[in-house]
Order: sequence, then C-alpha cells, then structure tokens
Amino acid sequence: MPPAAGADRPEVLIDPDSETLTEFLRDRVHRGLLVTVLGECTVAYEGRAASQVQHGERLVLLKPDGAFLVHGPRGYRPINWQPSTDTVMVSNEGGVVVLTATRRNPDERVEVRIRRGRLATAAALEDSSQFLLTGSESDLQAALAERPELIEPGLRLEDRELPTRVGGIDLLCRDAGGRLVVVELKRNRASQAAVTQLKRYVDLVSEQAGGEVRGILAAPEITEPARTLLERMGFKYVEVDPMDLLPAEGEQPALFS
Amino acid sequence: MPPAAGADRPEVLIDPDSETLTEFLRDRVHRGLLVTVLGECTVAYEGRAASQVQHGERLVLLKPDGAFLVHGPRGYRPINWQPSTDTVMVSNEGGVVVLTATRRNPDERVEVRIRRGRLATAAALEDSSQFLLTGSESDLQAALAERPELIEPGLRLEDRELPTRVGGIDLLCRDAGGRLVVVELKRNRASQAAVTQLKRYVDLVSEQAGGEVRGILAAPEITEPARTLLERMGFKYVEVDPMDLLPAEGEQPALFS
DNA sequence: TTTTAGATATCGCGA
DNA sequence: TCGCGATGTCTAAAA
Repeated sequence: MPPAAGADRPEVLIDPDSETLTEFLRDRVHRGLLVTVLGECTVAYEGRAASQVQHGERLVLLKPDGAFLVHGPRGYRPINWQPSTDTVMVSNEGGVVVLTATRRNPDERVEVRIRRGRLATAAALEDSSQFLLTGSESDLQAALAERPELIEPGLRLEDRELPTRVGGIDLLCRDAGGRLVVVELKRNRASQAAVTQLKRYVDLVSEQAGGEVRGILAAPEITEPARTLLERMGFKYVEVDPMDLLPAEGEQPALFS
Repeated sequence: MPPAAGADRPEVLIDPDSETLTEFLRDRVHRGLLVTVLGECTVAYEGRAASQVQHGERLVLLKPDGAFLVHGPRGYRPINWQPSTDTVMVSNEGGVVVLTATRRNPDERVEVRIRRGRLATAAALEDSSQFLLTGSESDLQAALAERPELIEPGLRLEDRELPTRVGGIDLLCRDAGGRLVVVELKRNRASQAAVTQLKRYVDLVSEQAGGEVRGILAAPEITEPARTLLERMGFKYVEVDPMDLLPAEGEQPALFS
C-alpha cells in the first residue's frame, strides 16, 4: 500500500475538473482521512424514508470512520447524512462525480451527484482526547443519590438505576414513614411524558412489592399540564437545579477564566 | 459584470501561522461565508451543561447563518456545537487563535482555542433548493386520513391533527358502531411511550365527549412491553407500513434508476 | 438483538 | 412565549 496521503500536509484542490476530482476522491476515501468536498450537487436518500434535493452548493464530509454528512448553508443538522457507512463508492458519470454511501441495518443509501466541484480537501485527523461533560442527568442522579435528603427530609436511598422490564428507575428510596418512593429525575423542564414514565415505575414497584408506593418527580421545572397530571396521580413534584447542585459537589474549576 | 457571490473562487490557507489565520478568520467570519478550520485545538462549552476536550485535531465549521460545529474524526454528531449564534469573536492570545461563539436564550458559549491551524477555507455557499422528504409520519397520516378503512373496516374520519391541551391527536374517527376512535400513528416501532400518549388522548376525549372511546395504535411494529401495556388498557394495535402505503399513493419516480 | 431513555438533543407547529 | 411531539433522530446501556 502506498504511504497514507495527507498524513502530514493537508491536500487541497480548487475548482478541479471532474476527472481530477474523481481520482482525488478515489485515492483518499477509505484511507482513514477526513475528506471534504464543497461544490454544486444534488442529493438523494433512500432508506427508512426517501428524500431529494436539487442542485445547490453544499459541503460533503467523509470521516475516517465512514460517517457521511452533507451540510447546507444553514443550521445544525446536515441536510443528508449516514451515521456510519459500510461502503463509499466514487464514480464519474459523464462529467458528474457521484459519491454513493451505503449501509446495512438499516439498509440505506445516500447519493451525491457533484456537477461542479469547487473545493476538495483531504487531511488526517487525530483525536484521542477524552470528552468531559458535567451537568447531565447522570451527574444529577449521582449528586442526589449521595444526599437524598435534599429531595425530601428523611428520604433514604434503596437503589439506583434499578432496571425493570418497563425501564430503569432513577432512584428507589424509602421515606421517613418506611414507604417505598420512586424518584424520576429530569435535567430539563419535566413534561407529561415524564409523569407517565414515573407512573409506569410506580405501578410496577407497587405490583412487585405490594403496598402503597409513592412517586416523586424531581426537575428544575415542570410544565403546567404535567403538574396537573402529576397531582391527579397523587405524585409529588420537587424542584432541583442541576447547575446549582453540581458545582458544590464537584468543585471543578471554571471553564472560562 | 461582477461575479455572482457563489462564483468566487474559494480561499484556502495551508499551515498558516497564527497571525495569518487570525486575520483570515477576522475578515471572513460574519460575511455570509462558509468558513472551515482544521487544526489542533481545545474546546470548551458552558451553558445548559458544561464540557471540555483537551488538545486534538478537529474540523470547525462556521456557517453563514451563525451555526457553529466542531467535528472530530468519528460519528454523526459534532463534539461541540451551537445551533445558531449571535456573535462569533476571533482573537489571538499569544499565538493561540481563539474562536468564541455565543448565543442567548439559552445563554451559552463555545470556545475553540486553536494551537496549530493546518487548513482554513472560506467560500460562499448558495442553496435555494427545496428539500423534499417522503415517508414521514405526516405523509403516513395524510394517506390514512384519505383511506381510514385501511386501519379498520367501517372507520370514518372525524378530525385530523386535532390540537388538545395534552397534545395533538393524529386521527379522530368513528367506527362502524358509531363509537369515537382515537388513532395514534407511529412511523417506527411503537414503544410504551406511544401507548401512554394514546392513553392521554383517549382519556381526554372520553372526558370531553363522554361515553366509551376506543384507542388504536397504528405502526409498522410494536415492542412486546408496549403490546402488553396496550392490551391492558383495552386498546388495539394495527400494523401499517409507511413505505408500503405511500408509493401507491404518491406515484413518485424511483430515486435511483 | 431488543428495548429503553437521555441529549447542551434540534426543529417546527399551534395556542 | 410555552408546550408538545416528530426526527431518516443518534447514541449508549442493559438484558
């Protein structure tokens, strides 16, 4: 195998003709490189649904692991994509460069037909750094598992992330009176869906353990319809703020100084 | 005649020094251009949550509308992002190029510190094409609204996308016996959440209209726990396939020939 | 593989 | 603006 192209210096083509672009892509796709193509193209997708966009200028990203993204000029989401691909094919059909990214499970295909390539690049992309995130629900769960009394005085932890056949219970506790309490956590405003999720767990625990089982929904906020539903089911809402709770616990340094 | 915006030649910097990169970005960010930077950088985010990644090679995308994406070598998702930003600032701190993208509502900030820029590009990106998707839930809904008898013989449509205070009812029908039927559609395998969603609607309609109200969950598949829950609530599952149903209706040409 | 639930989800619609 | 639900959601985790 020839030496990996683009291992040190990025390679760039500006306004290439279709033959040059085809060769460039053929030699660099599937080599562990990040390949980008900016140009005028059409995009078609067929799989779980089907979509089509006519000619326009887009940026195509081909990642080393096979991820395939077609970005337009606006927004967070790509207009078409493939989270991971099994094969990416490059061909030239009468001056049109065709990129076809396919995967199985689900069986899907994205086809980009590039009528005019304006810019193509290829470069190695090394990133072994670990991604650290704080403020997720699991952080909130850990903090409250340590100090369940913050949810309600006298509350004691029985179990955490308890898997059941209807889903995982965030926190299973016992209150001051010895009753079982199912606690469902949300890091965002809680909706009706959160309430029905809690209901499923309470029903299950009640069925398994017998006796009265309480339900508590802990979140920074709750929607009005969710509060109504919650009260009708006899459950309780407790306000908790993830960002308030965590710095006191984690004592991590400020990200921006 | 001045060249059209998108006809301009893309601009490219390879292995620029930090001053050159800083100037390049300062002059091109906020000009309606798509700007990309590939290089070694750290990324920090603070907002609804907080995250940090140490040095690694990433690709930064700055879209004309302010969307901001930092992509690593793997996967569909960016490692950091901002769906739309109010301001993007460029500065140079002792040889490190710093990009700071902020937005309000929610108040958030992403900061990229580029220690070594390897490739930077800027180009106009024109795309006025309309995106056409078939096979979404709303397509399925339209098809079944036309022919409710495909869900159950004798079923007649009363209303569609009916907004209520607990959410929108996909299809409200009357069966052969004149009873009200709430139909909830899913284009994917239906889960317990879909069942509780249906339950909310049935409860509401029953409360408002009085009398017995039936519930039907129409989807291509249903999970086993969802089926159990559905049956316990006295509802019915009907199998419908979006991709089967739509081609007969739409008669669109094959995307790939 | 199936199922569930989280996500800095994002996005769009309706009240 | 809030609330709700779809998304070609994607992704990780657990059974």
